Amino acid sequence: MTSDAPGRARALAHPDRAEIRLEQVLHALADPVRLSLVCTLAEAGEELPCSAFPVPVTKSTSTHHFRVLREAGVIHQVYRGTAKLNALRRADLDALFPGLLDVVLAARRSQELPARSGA
Amino acid sequence: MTSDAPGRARALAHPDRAEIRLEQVLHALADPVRLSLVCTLAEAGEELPCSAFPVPVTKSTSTHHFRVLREAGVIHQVYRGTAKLNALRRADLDALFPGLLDVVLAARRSQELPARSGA
DNA sequence: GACCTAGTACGAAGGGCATCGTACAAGGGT
DNA sequence: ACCCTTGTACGATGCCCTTCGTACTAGGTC
Repeated sequence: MTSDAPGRARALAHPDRAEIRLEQVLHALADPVRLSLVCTLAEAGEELPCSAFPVPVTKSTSTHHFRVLREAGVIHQVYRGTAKLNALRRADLDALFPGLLDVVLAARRSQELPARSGA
Repeated sequence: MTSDAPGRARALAHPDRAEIRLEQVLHALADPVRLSLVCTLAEAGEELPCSAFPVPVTKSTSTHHFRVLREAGVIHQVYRGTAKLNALRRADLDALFPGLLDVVLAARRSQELPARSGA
C-alpha cells in the first residue's frame, strides 16, 4: 500500500470556507464547460461521478475543470472506489455569497433556452 | 473635422440587451480591477468619468478594462467633452440576470472587510 | 492474476489576457 | 494660439488558461 492512512481513501485538498474568494468563484463559473458542470450538478441534486457529466472535452481536460471548481471552493470531491463523487458546496457558497449560485443558475437557464417572449 | 456626424460626440459600440452573455459578464466581473470599477460605480449611484476611479494600473490598462466591461454589457459609456462618463447598465442586467449584480456587490463588500463575527 | 473502468499526471501547443510605455487625438481654459 | 486634461491606439511582453495525447495509478470484477 502506498497510503499512510490505511482504510481511508486518498484525500483531496479543499479550501476552507473562509478561504473561498469571490473572484476565484466568478472565474470558475465564467467558463462554459465548468458552468455546465455546475448546472448539471445542481439539477441532479446529488453527488455525481465525473463520468456522469456530458462534456465536450477529453478526460484530462475534464479533470482540469473539476480541479478548478474544487480549488475555487465551488464543489467538493471525494474518492469512492474507482469513481470520484462531486457535490456542490451549496451550504458554503450560500453562506458566503447568499443567492449567487441560484442567480447564476437561473440566469444560465434563461439563456440556454432562447425563449423570447415576443412570439 | 474628422467625424461624419457633426454636433454629435464620438459613438461607442454597446451590445444590445439581447446580446449580453452571462459568461462574458461573469468573466468581466472576475477580474479584481474590473470588479473594483463596478463596485465604485454602484456605490456612486451616478455616472463617473474614468478619472474618478481609484485604480492601481496605468491609464492604458484602465482603458482596456473599461472596454471589457462595456463590451460585456456591464457598463454604458458616453463621451462628454474630454471626459468619458461611465454608468452601470443596471436595468439591463437586472432584467437579464435578476439579482446577479446585487449579489456580487454584496459578496464583494463582505469580503473586502474581514468583519469576522466572532469578535 | 488478468482485466476493465475511472480518473490522474505530465508535457506541449495555441490562444487569450493584463500590463506597460509611448505617441497621439479631442476638448476646454487662459 | 497655447497648453493642459482626459482618454485612445498600438505594439510588446509575459503570464495564464484551455485543450490535447499519452502513459500511468487505483480500485473493483472475473
